[in-house]
Amino acid sequence: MARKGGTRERVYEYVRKRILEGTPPTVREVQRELGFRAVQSAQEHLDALVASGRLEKVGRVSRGYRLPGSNGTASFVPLLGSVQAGELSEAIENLDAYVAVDHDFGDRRGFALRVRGDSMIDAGILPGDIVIVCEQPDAENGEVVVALVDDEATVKRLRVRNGRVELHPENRSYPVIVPAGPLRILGRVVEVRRYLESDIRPT
Amino acid sequence: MARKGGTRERVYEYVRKRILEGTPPTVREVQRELGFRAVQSAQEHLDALVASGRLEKVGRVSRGYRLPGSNGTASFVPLLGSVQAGELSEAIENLDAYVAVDHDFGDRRGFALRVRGDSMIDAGILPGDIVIVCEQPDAENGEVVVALVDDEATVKRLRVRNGRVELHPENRSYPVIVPAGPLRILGRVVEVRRYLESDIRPT
DNA sequence: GAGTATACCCGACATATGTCTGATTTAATA
DNA sequence: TATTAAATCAGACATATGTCGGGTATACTC
Repeated sequence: MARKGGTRERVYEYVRKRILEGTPPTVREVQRELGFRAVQSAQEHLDALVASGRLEKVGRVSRGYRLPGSNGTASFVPLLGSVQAGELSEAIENLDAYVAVDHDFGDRRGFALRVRGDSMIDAGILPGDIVIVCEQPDAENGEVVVALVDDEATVKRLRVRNGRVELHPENRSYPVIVPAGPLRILGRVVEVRRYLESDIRPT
Repeated sequence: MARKGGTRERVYEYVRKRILEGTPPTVREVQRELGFRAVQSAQEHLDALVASGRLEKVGRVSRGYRLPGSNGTASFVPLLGSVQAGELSEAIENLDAYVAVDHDFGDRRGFALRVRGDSMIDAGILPGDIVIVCEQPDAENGEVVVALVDDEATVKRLRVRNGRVELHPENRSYPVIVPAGPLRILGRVVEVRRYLESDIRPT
């Protein structure tokens, strides 16, 4: 294999590795890692990486280097085992299970929900799967949503037919749900996850 | 003892929030956030939280507070669009798409792979899904693996029958693969993901 | 009341850390 | 050769930061 790139590249690799590990390095840690005898050498490489857009930094604070873009800035959303009626914010309180997501929800909040039942199995959503949900009060036709049906959160595909909102399961064994009154939508499913090993599954 | 809404709890909430955002706070940042007039007040709360096991800290370094356990320490694994023959490590080089995972792979490395084809559709793995893989050279009977078949990476369920290794698709339209020679296993699938929106999908 | 524990405060020290000014080396170029 | 730009080094400064010793007030226990 060809020899690894120059010093600039090694600085970038090290900083990225540290950021990914959760602790961005200080300037002097970069200096020591790369074997520089002057702080300034590390500083200039970092400045150059920031100038070229490969790194970002926040003000004059320690360990202030980040990876640009939405990537690299992982956030966590609370995992709800099940959502009964009532306020969603109450269900989110006092949770200590979180799952990492690598995109943000803009102004809205996000949460995760464990799927019960096999009503969406034809859409590749199996019992026990975890859906990442963007909290919002309405949704478009065809989107997979989390809605409150009989005081319990359920995952279904939303269809608008003849001006009426319907919740379609993706399993021929289940009937289409036509809400009598107004439908309470908790959010829109943006991601589906399945953990195949018990020891890495969130509690 | 610790009453709900107490100062101790507010300190914990703030520190956790900051850690999840990627930048653990300094002692003085905690002080300012909570309105303490003395650094020591924040320090003592932090010490207490560490003593009770709700926080962890690394040495005398700045921003050294962590959330205990594997949870909270998100890492990133490289996303491979496809894996052809040859060394996996080469395919991992020069990737700038990463996905966040909230568990670690121990001594092993992890990577992500975009699934092609619908051969695992009955296992709820659809075309375009992303599998998180723990890199390892072998696997147990019944595990979903990534293996090299005809110089291309493929996702199948591994079965051992009569002492012979077989790769089983989960789709009746596809035949069982019985490797002629030794089977090259790239890793074991530990997680399946599906992004339902194009704008949050990793490149 | 004496003792004790908790929570908060004050002031301080040694080191860590971001940043700056200027010099030296190195390599490519006119 | 002289010039120029990049990379590295040297030394320093102001502030940030972890840590420490000791103080005050309140509540509770004996």
